Amino acid sequence: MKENLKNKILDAVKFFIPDFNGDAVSSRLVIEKPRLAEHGDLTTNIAMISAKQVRKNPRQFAQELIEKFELDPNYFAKVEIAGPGFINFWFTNNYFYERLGTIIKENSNFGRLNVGDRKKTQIEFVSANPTGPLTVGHGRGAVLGDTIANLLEWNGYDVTREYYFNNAGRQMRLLGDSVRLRYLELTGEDVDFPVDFYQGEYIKDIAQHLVDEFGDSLKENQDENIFKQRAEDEIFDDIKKTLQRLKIEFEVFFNEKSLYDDGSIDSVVNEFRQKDLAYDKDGAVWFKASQLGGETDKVIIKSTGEPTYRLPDIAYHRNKFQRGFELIIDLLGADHVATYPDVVAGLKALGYDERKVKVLIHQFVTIVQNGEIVKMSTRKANFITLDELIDEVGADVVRYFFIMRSMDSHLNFDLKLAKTQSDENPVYYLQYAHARIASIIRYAESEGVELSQTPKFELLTQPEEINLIRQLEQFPDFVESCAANYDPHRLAEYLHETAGFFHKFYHQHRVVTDDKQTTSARIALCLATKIVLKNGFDILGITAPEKM
RNA sequence: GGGCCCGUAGCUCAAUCGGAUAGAGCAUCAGCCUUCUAAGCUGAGGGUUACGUGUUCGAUUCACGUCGGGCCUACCA
Repeated sequence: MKENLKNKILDAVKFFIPDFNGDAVSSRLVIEKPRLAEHGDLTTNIAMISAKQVRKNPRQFAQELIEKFELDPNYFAKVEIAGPGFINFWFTNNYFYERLGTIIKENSNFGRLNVGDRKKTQIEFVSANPTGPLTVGHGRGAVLGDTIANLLEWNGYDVTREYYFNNAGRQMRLLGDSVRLRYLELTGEDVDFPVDFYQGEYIKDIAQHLVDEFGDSLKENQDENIFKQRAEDEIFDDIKKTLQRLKIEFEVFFNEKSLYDDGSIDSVVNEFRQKDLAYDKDGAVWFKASQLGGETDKVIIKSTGEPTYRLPDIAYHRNKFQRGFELIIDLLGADHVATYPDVVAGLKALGYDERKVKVLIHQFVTIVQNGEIVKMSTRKANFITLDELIDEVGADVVRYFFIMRSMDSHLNFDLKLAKTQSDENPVYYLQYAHARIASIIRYAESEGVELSQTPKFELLTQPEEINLIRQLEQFPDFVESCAANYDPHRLAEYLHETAGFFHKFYHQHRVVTDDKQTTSARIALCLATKIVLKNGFDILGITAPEKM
């Protein structure tokens, strides 16, 4: 409908400005739902942005434009000029009734779109190394990433969720050593546990498992790998379990090590050398980032012979391109902001279209406990694990909490509030609307209400009814724009509003009455609301309870 | 020093990539259940959108500056 209207508007404008380029002003041309209902169902600023070109005042030009519009009276009830020159449009009820029918007909597919055109898309998120349980901070990335993936799937993208990890390197060695020391401790040795080792209780648990299985027979074992491997296995297992509790599943776990094994790392360095983008200095290999817009050149291989993180990151991203992904999304925490410019520069240097890489940065989660900010570190083990959080408030609340805010904003997570007031969490407001509808439908069935195949929608004329339909009808618009902007929080907000419109309708009007026709129409409206809520919950990854 | 993000009601956050009267939740106060779920609804109070300048029909939004907070700024990942 919006597209249709846009074309009609552009046609009208072209009558006055023949060379008017819709694309050139598309950034300024807005057709949208006004904030206030009294300003209609759709509004456009076309008269204001183009008035200068025709040397007319906006209101007058708006009037002339309106006279050129050829609007279908079946769908448009009224057009009005308002304020400085807005043109406001009102839909007919008939339009809303048609949309209501569409919602019910499309059911669980209502809101699914094809704008992605099956484009091969990869989204990488979480990507925490297996050195400890996932923290609340990881949780934000996990939930955002999965929800964005869901949104893209609803838009018709072919999405692969991927988790990148590194099980080599210093941190992992430290992890293995930490387990070994705890193991020795448990087998009766006198151990001085260094402060910079992993302090968490989970290290002791892993050590205990080794004691249970092997007794003290590993004491003399010189193969330190046993401890590291065991730690990695157990921790990864836990991470996957935690993610599963949030209904997050990755299609691919990508091990950084494979990039060394298959020669990808070397080949990147060689290509850089060939293109004269790498050079040796002080025993290290440097990447000429400064030549590609970076601030300074960066080390890619240390003088010890070990690559820095940049090199495998570049190789990994090249691998993504080689696998044929056309849209590559990286969701990173704010602590990684500095890393991606080098990666992007590297890819560009290798001849890839860096515009296909979309880097999303989410800000940190600050944990507030007893009014104080808790500094978190995996090694110091003073973090709140994601698992503990799920234990406290449940998976639905965790998911909703992490998507209800823009990823640009720093998230303050007040633990006390989350625990003691979880019953007042906004997610219940949404779910309650769904459960309430389910209950009404159960009641209707128990009363023997027969649902008409062709409800008389035209009986829905009350403001609360029309407002609700108007809201429901826009669901696909939100699915599309939230995906286009990688911005799931607005969908959460939309659903919150939708629940509100339903609650208002419910309080004003009885659904099941003696009037069979009206009952049938209102049940249909309830069903449509339930469909939109359910589809929205699916995208957000929260459950749609039939009872609460 | 430089880069990124943020600053909006007592608190936590919105405001559909420049729109019309800046909105929700929590907290406070006052109302609404013998009828389909009161985890709900209705109403009240609460704001110089950190501050200043600029851009224009129009600024919470954009540009520049100041102040304040977070993160980054490794031959750590």
